[in-house]
Amino acid sequence: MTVSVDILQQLPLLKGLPRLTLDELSRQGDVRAFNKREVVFNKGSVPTHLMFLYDGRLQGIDFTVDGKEVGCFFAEPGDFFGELGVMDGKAHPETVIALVKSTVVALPRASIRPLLTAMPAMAESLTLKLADKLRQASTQRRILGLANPLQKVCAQLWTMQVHIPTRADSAIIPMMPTHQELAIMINASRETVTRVFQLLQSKAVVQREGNDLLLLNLQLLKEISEGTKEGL
Amino acid sequence: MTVSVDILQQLPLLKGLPRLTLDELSRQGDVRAFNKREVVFNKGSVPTHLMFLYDGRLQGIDFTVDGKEVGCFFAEPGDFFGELGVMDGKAHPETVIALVKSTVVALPRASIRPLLTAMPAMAESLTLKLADKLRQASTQRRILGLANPLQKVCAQLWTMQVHIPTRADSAIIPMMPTHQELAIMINASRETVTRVFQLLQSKAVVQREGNDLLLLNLQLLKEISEGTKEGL
DNA sequence: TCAAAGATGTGTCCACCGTCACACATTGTT
DNA sequence: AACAATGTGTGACGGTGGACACATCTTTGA
Repeated sequence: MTVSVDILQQLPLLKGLPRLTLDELSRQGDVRAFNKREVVFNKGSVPTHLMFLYDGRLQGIDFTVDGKEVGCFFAEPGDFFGELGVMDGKAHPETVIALVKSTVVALPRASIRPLLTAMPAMAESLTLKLADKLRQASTQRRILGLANPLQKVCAQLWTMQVHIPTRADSAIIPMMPTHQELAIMINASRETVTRVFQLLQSKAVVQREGNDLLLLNLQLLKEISEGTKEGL
Repeated sequence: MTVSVDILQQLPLLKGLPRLTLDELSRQGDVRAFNKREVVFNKGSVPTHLMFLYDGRLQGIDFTVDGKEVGCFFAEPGDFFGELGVMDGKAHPETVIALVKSTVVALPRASIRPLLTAMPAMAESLTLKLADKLRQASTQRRILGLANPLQKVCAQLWTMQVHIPTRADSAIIPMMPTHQELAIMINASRETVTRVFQLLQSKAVVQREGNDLLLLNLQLLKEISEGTKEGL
């Protein structure tokens, strides 16, 4: 039932907070460890803490009323999450699970909530984060509106790419999600995603490399996602 | 090139601002009139002002790369919009058009942006608004994941209902969008939506009433959207 | 080291929804 | 009143992707 101030100082959101405040938060917060696949919090639960991912990797998942999974985001170390509920006091809109063994810092809502709007720097970070999430949601919505799964997959891969300095026309997607997870994101079936990947690999657009996916032909990938290049 | 302070004071976001600040904003802001179907700002344009809808009704529209419309939100009098671009300085993610003759108040980004995080009350309003939009996006994402158009339509109607005090089991959707618009929201074709409506009307679940739509059987509506009641 | 669990590959089938085409209804405009 | 413009209703048809069923291939854990 305590977080070291050292750890708190590493969290981008808390940068610039006075030492006294950090000490206070340090006393009230706690560190929690989660094993792979363990649930951090459930959709619908009432938020009591603002959470920060210190180490590991998390995924947000939503469910339709009939139990089908839809839509998900990923959290990387340094990210905070659960901020929606902390802000408006309503239930969490999604379930968050640990993809790998992870460490999470939790600060009680009562302590952190007032700071989020009172401290301009934090308000700044928070709104930028929310704005970013909204843009992502907008992008995702656009992908879901695409006509065929080939386009959807390519558009999705496009959003997940990480640029590689060495080569201009290629990129990488680290920690590539499974076909099933990808299928959930773009609202398609797992088999369809597998078939699309077979096609993309045969055309040397993508290539698997352990846990990563290499995007060998960004140009083509983009063209496909935009509906140009209709012939495969 | 001026807004009356009276008008500014009616905007919820600006409640509580000191008179001097309002005077300042009053001088820098302007009022703009838009005719039905006129574009307020285009997707991709660089945001220069935070906008407030004073009178009328607006709609936000997004487009896929191949020109198909997707996803939209509505703005009612008092709402502000264009806040995403104002916050992060990036291009507007969607086009906003006037559904009817509308009046908009515009305050220059340079003037309002610093206040948004510096004034706790405004930061509060802003983050709550963003949080609300994120929840809506989440709901919409869930609807898009539903299996068949019947469920999608019912789920969408469910989110748009306005409760009527007189009767418990019914509700109303004022200013009901056209089939085409509804189809865009749930990513279906206009004809499919029309067919679904035929079905819902024949089962006395909904009923048209001028520009409004009456939801006669909320219970059934919800059951259908949840995938219970598979047999029609 | 060897199961067991999980992820991926592939074929077959067919319900469903998008597309097209056109009729009809409802507005608003001159 | 006549007309466009816009919205709604309905049939026919064909492609496509989801569902199911299995066969690998890979990773995990005891």
